[in-house]
Amino acid sequence: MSKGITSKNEDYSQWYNDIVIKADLAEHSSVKGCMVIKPYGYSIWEKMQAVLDQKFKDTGHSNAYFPLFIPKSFFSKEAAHVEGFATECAVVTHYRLKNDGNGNIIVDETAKLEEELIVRPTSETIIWNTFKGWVQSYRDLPLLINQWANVVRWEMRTRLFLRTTEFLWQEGHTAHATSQEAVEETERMLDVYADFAENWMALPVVRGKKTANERFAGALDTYCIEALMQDGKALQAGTSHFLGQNFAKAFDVKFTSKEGKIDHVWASSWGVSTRLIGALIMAHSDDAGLVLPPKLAPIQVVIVPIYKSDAALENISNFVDKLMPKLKALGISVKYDDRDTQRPGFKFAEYELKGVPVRVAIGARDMENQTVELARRDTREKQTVSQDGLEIHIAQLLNEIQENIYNKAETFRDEHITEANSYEEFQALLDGKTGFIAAHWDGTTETELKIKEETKATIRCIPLNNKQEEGICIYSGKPSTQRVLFARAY
RNA sequence: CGGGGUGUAGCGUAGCCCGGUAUCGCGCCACAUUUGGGAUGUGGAGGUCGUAGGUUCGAAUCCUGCCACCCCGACCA
Repeated sequence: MSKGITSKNEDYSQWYNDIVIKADLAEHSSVKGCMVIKPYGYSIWEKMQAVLDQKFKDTGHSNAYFPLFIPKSFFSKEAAHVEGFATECAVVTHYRLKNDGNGNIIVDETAKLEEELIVRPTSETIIWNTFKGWVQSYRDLPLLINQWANVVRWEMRTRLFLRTTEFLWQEGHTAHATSQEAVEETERMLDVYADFAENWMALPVVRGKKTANERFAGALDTYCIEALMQDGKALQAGTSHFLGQNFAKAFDVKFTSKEGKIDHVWASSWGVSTRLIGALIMAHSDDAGLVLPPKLAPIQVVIVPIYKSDAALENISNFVDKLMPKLKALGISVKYDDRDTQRPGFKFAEYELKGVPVRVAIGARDMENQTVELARRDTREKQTVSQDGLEIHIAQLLNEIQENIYNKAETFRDEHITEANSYEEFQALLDGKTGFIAAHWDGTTETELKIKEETKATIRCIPLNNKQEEGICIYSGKPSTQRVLFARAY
C-alpha cells in the first residue's frame, strides 16, 4: 500500500526513520548528528511554538534572548550542573581562521580565546549571571522569563528529532521570593506542558517526579511528563525543575524582602524541545505514514479535484472557491491541490503520508449529486456527504479526529501500565508486553542503577498523587511505600 | 570512544573478488494519451565513481592515507 515505508511491526525504528524522511519532516544534514528540519516539519514546530508561547504569556512570562556562548567559568560555578553537562559540551577556543599558504583554511593558533566559550547546552548559567543585575528587591519578583533557542549537546548517538547534536527548544527561567512560589511555578508549568501534550498533541502523559538519579543537574526536584510510544517505550516529553537556591547562590542573586531581609531568590526552569515532534510521530502514526492531530496539523484539510476536462475542473474550482473561505472563517487551514501534474491517487497517498487529517475529494459525480467524498486520516474511513453545510461537518470531523487520536493513545497507554510484584515478573514484562511497569522500589539509587544495568529499564517517574501502599522492593526485598513507573525509554 | 557498515546521476543501486571511463529502477525534462487510490507510451537530459596519493599503457575496480555519514554499544532530553 504505502510505497517505501517499512512496516511498524517489522522494524519500528526503521518505520520511524522512514516517516520522518518520506513525510518530508527532516533530513540528515552534512553535519554529523545535526538535522535539517524541512518546511513541513518546521511548520509543525511553529504550530507548537504558537500554542506554547501563548500559554507562557497567559501565565505571565515574557520572552527574551540570551547568548549562544557561555564563558567556561560560568559553568564551573554550580558544581552539580557542570558535572552533569561536562561530557557533552562543544567548546569554542579560537576566533579566527587563516590561509596556511597552500590554499588550506586553518585555525589561526594566534587567535586563541583568553577564556573558552561553551556553546550552550542549556542556559541556566548565563541567565543567572544576568539575573543578578535584574533583581534587587522583592518588587522585582517574580521574574518570569522564557527564551526560544537552539542548544547543543554533543551526543554520541543521534536520531532525527529524538536526539540530535543541535536542537530547538524553549527554556523558561524564573526567580521567586519564596521556595513555595518557585515550587508552584514548577508545578504550574508542568501542568501547562501536560495540557499541551494532551489537548493539542493528543498525547496522554503521566505527570511525575524524577528520582534523584534522573534529576536535572543542579535541580532539587525535577518534574516530568512521560508519554508512551507505540513500541512500548517511554519518552520524556517535557521537564520542569525546582532549582531551589542553587543558581541564586552560585551567581549571587539576592533580593531585599518587604521586611528588609536579604536572601537568595528561588528558581525554576522548564523546557520542551523539537523532540515533541518525535513523540508526535511515534504516538499516532501508522504504516501509511504520519498521523497528525488536527490541532497541530499544518494543513488540516486538503481538497483534491478529480476531473477529466478543463471545464470539469473549472466547475469544481468554482465550488471550492466558495468552500475555502467558509472553512477559513472557522479557523480551519485548508489546501486546494489542483496541480495537474499529479493524479488523484498520487495525491491521496501523499497527503496520507503527510498526515493531513481530512481529505475532501470532489469529482464530476459529486458535482452532479452535490456531494463530496470525505476521508479521515486517523481511521482511513471514507464517507460521501452533502455539499450543504460541509464546513460545519468538516469542523466537527476535525474535533472528532482529535478526540479519537487521543482516546486511542490513552487506551494504549492505560493498557500498558502493568503492575509487577517480583523481579521475574518485571523482566518478563519488559521483554514481552513492554510499556510502563508499576513496581515497588526501595528508594535507593543503588537499586535503581542495578535494575538499569541488568534490564535497561529506568524509573521514568514517581507519579504525582501516587497511591501509597505497603510493599517490598522487587529487587532488594526491602520495604517500600509506593510503586514507581519503570520502562525502557528513548 | 569501541564494534559494524556505506560512500557510483537528485534518490536508491549493479559493477569491485578477476583493471579496459559505468548497470538498472525511481525521479527529472518534452510530447501524446490519461485523471474516483501512488498512470502509460515514445523520446531526452543528467556522472571529475567521497577525497588525496601510489601501482599500471590504462583504476569505480588493486594498494596506502584521509574525510564524511549511517547502524549497534557506553552517555543523554
